[in-house]
Amino acid sequence: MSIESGAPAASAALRILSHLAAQSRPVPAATLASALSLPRSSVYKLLGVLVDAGFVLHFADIRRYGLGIAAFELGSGFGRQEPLSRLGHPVLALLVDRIVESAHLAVMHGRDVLYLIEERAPRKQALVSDVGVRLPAHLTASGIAMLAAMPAAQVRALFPDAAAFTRRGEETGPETYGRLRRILTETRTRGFAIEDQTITPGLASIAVAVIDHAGWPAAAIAVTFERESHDEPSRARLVEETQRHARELSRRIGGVSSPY
Amino acid sequence: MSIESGAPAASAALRILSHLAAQSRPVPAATLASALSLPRSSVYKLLGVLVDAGFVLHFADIRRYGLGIAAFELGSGFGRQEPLSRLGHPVLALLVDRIVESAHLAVMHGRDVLYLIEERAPRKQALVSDVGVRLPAHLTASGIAMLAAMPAAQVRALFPDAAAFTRRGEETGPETYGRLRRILTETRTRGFAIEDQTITPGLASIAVAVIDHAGWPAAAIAVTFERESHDEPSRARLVEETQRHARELSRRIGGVSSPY
DNA sequence: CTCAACTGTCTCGCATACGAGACGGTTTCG
DNA sequence: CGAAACCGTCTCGTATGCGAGACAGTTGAG
Repeated sequence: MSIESGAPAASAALRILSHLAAQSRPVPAATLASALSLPRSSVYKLLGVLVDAGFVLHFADIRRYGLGIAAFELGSGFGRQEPLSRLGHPVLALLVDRIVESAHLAVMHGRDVLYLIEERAPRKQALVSDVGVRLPAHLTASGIAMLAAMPAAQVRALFPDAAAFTRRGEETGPETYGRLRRILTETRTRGFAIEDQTITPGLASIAVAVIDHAGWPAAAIAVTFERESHDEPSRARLVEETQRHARELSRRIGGVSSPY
Repeated sequence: MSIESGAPAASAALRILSHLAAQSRPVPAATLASALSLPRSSVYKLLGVLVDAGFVLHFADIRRYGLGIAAFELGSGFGRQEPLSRLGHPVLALLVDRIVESAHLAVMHGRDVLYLIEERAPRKQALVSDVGVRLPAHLTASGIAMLAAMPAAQVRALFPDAAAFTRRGEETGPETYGRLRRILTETRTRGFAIEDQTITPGLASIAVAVIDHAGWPAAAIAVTFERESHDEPSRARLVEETQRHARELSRRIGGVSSPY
């Protein structure tokens, strides 16, 4: 049946959950069977188990199945345990040790980025990316790095119209979807995102997405530095180290290695 | 093995996930085996499947297991599919039809309530509880109803100190944990929460928690009315209808019936 | 330093779950 | 209106997964 030994029913149930999590609305049982290449009777049996456990709701009136409250509770539990922070701290500490510049870890939160970790290098100034701070994703290197690693449809969904391109004081950033798309294409080509003085004068940031097992940008690691303090070879080293540590964190969360 | 027929490995895997979701930090495998009365070798096998699927992370350095990114994605997927809104809309529509007063559905979001649905009765004034609005839970009937249905430890965790009791303009509400606890005890005794002119002068609300399969307050249904328009028997009917519809929504999300 | 406790892996006999396919009911489409 | 498609349930022969318990390595306590 499935590739790994033992508990194929458990594996199939988890595949059903993951598939449901990726849908925008409940789906028919037959869709699950065909999408996941599972026998129909097995799908019905597993859906029964998932419904009993509260992970799935059966919308009998529309003959579809969607996620239940227990799925929400998994998300809450994830937030409570803060695995990205737990795994991210040592990785960022090592990165900052090596490059002697400040770094932070952020995740997407709607159209914003949310900063989970800031690791400040000795004698470097405090950053706006303090823990708990949210900033519009399209104005930050971390946000651009994660947006660049998402499917185009997801980016479009996040930025459906001009109103989505919020301004923040005098900051410059993309104000149309076309400009954003160009920046994302450049980011993918380059292999990392750049933010140059958009947030704080004199400072620049580079960021790389951290990819999870499903190929999704679970987080981004960014390094911030005074732009006058680094020549081109020095910047290249910052990039290389940031990419390497993003891959390491990706590996630790059970992800795939390359964001772009 | 387990009570329901078929797929006991799937059921056990889901129990492991739910147990992990309820912990505040990663746990050792042996704890899962004893807490869930599962054979040790089965727990290790299932953890292997859960790790492969990204639902669980193995923190080998501390020999513990915690939730992984796929758990977070289930929470996101739940939010996207909005099952509480889908199931809640018809229940609130029916309630408003019967009592001819406005009603809304809210969930907890940290220390706030978040309004998901507002069903306004004909010719009744608009409420502050518009969809998407957040208000401090301790100042609202819906929030009080849900807090009353939580374990005391959870309430304490949400309100650790005086700073947690945010003020909102001239509104009156509990400003100490002792006062909050007394209000919650009264709410449990009474069977519903009352908010009388705290939010809007002349208006009162009653609310009842909607309980999920795990006994947790997944949401609350509240009814808002002009306090001068209802005598005591009329209010009793509002209470009874609100309780009945809260139980119905609880049933539809696969919950248990009684909040207090 | 030693021993007990714990962690994680592995084996294999046996009991149980899987899934092809039938069935009855419901919904949809021409 | 009738037929096709779909949904959800059920059976049962067969293949497979489960789990008790052994084992080796690691960690912690005295």
